[in-house]
Amino acid sequence: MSIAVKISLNEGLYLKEPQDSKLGRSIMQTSILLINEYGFESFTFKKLAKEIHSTEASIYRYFENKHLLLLYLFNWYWEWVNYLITINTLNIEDPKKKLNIIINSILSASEDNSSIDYVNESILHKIIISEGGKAYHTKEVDEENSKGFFSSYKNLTNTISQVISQVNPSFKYPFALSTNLFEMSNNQVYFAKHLPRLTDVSIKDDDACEVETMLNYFVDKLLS
Amino acid sequence: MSIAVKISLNEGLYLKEPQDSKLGRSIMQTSILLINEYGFESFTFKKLAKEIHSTEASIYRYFENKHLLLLYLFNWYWEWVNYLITINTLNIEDPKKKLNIIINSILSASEDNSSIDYVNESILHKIIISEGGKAYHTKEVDEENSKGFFSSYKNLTNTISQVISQVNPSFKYPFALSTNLFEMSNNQVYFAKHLPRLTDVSIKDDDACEVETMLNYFVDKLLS
DNA sequence: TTGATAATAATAGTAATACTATCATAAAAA
DNA sequence: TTTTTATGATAGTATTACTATTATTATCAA
Repeated sequence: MSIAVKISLNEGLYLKEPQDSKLGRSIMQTSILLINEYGFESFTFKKLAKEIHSTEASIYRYFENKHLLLLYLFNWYWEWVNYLITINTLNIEDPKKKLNIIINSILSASEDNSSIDYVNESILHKIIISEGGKAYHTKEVDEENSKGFFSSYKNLTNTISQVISQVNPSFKYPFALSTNLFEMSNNQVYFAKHLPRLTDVSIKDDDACEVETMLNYFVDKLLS
Repeated sequence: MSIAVKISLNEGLYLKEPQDSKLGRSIMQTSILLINEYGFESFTFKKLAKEIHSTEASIYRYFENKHLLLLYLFNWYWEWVNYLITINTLNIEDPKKKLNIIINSILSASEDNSSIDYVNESILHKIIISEGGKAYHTKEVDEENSKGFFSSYKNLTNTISQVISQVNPSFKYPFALSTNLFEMSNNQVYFAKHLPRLTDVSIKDDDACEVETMLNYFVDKLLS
């Protein structure tokens, strides 16, 4: 017996639900590996097709283009982190404690202990970090936003901002702090790895504990 | 009589100094307009060549590819903000006051009162905001970093972090706060414009005063 | 078991992109 | 005036981002 977790995403993101077929899951699984390997710009449906022994045309039946595939993966990640936060903060009363757990979840969404075998959460997290804001830094952002393509990010932000408001109900910027926690976390990890002069923290063996300490310090100060 | 300001950038960024020729300045000026108009992904050297009544080949004599052109513009912007900060904080003693000025300079680098007529700083600032971290979120970041292609960003970060340390010498994260101020500033302006549910601030008529108030509040709290 | 339907593969083709190469010409510097 | 340098004009290539067509399987219902 097992309990299956399936993450449902906005239907406009795909032409055909990839999670419901072998080929679709294979597209998800392998695109994560290839985007991580080549970087998003050099990743192509042709390379992906070759790797999974399928064809470009078949992949295009699932995703309109590679940007929407990336957006799908980002949404999947945002939902996943939201889910992680939810289960990790179950039965925790103290909102400060909750916020610590949230920060930890954001940083170590890497640990892939999940039952979803076609998504390597650890590598997906690396993509989120290294591809930065490419999900929404496009000319089509307003159009895509109106279709609800960022609702998972908004949900995640919402979850975090609620806890922030529990910690300090008079704090004026719960949403800005939520998004900043998330973006800053990814950014500082990226800087520590690639542009260390831009930060004060360092990362050894993929362990982001210094970033975690820093983020906890920031929220403590800001919400006191 | 006039005092000319010329911003010198890392020589590896270009094949031929664009600021030294009419065509080069025209490439800078018009690429800023076109990247803003089309977005970086849809911007091409072909479109640029057509617009300036030149040829692709001629543009390639100045920049190896469009990514390096973007990186050149980012570096130009980083230097420009650093310069703005320097002149705006001249003769200011109080480090807290200095930090307020820095935040204002980061946000309103838009005001193009400069003597450099081939760069529309206001539109360049829009590009920095809307193209997010595309300057450094690439597969080549380490290689480019080793060539010094991000030194202007490091200088800017350095300038800001020194003032942060003046405000509070025991603050542990002056660099992280510097980069975060800069990135958060751009990000929150972008969110306010395109994904307003992700922030608490709003922008009316390109006036980012709410973002400014927020950033000042953040640094005050963090450095107290 | 058949026959219909849907999913995928195989193959080909197109317009645009991101370049590179060559040669001619104009402008500037020696 | 010669020589160098900058730019323009033109052409060409490999790759990308698709679309279209037809063939082949796999699935599922009668």
